[in-house]
Amino acid sequence: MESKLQDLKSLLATKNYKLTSQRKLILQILLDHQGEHLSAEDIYQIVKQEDSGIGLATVYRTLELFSDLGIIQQLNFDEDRRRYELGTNNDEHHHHLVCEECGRVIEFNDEILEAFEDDLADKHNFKITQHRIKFYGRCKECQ
Amino acid sequence: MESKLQDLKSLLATKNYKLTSQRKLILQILLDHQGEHLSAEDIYQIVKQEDSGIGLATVYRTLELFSDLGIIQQLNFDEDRRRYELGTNNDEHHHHLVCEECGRVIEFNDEILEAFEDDLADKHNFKITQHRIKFYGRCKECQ
DNA sequence: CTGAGTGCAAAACATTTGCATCCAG
DNA sequence: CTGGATGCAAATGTTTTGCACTCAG
Repeated sequence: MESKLQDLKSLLATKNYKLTSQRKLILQILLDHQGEHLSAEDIYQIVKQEDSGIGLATVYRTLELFSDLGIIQQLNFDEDRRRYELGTNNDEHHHHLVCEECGRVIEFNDEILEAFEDDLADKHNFKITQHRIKFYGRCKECQ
Repeated sequence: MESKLQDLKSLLATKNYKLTSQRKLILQILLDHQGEHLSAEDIYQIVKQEDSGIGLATVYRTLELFSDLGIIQQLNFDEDRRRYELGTNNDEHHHHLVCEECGRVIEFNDEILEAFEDDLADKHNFKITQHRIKFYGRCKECQ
């Protein structure tokens, strides 16, 4: 997916940011691990194997940057740490089933909530830009 | 609302836990601040005014305990800290609109998602025990 | 060249834990 | 009395920051 890299390059250019090797590498790792929900530490461990001279702080700063640019999203599974995933290119929302037993996270899509969302926005005069839904329970294995 | 205190007392008794003055005080503060979403630090500040000899660690331990007992719920607004609120007595779910600009949190109820939830549970063979929904956007004031 | 980006170590926070002391039942 | 509960300080774990050095544009 060479396009993602080009996207990043352009995005960075518009803000006078630079496309460094570290940023390229972290983007690549995110691409290689789509569907997983990596923490900064996870990424740091992977990154170290390929380029030992990279700092954890840079991982954090890069994830922060990518998040600001909108190419990744921060996830929060009520753990002690943040996780990250590549944003969905389109508007296809996807959300999570979180197993309270083993912590497994299952993804699902929805297209049902639009009406509900519109209604809600009206009622509270609130301009909704995104939503995040999590269902908690027991997964197949843990029941 | 004397009943809440009695509830707590009974709950504690069944597990051989004790009803200490600190636990009473923290329950009272939670009752006095319904609808707000207090952090441990918030509670600690309030608690200190009324009983200067109480430790932050006790606040955390008490909130943890209350959470286990199910009388409060932990909230996570993608901040750096946890917040807490008294659980809804009945099954009435309530969720949040989070303003991305000012951080304001607006509550709303829903009874719409049941069907969606059932369907989802079926499809993924996932036993859902609760759900958490957050919508993000701009509130009335910040638009 | 030059300012943005990086690595490293130190700092900053929220939360947890060890331990001696205290007190509810 | 006695084990659960507390206060304090120290420890932990994640994320952030200061600063001198590096490198992409």
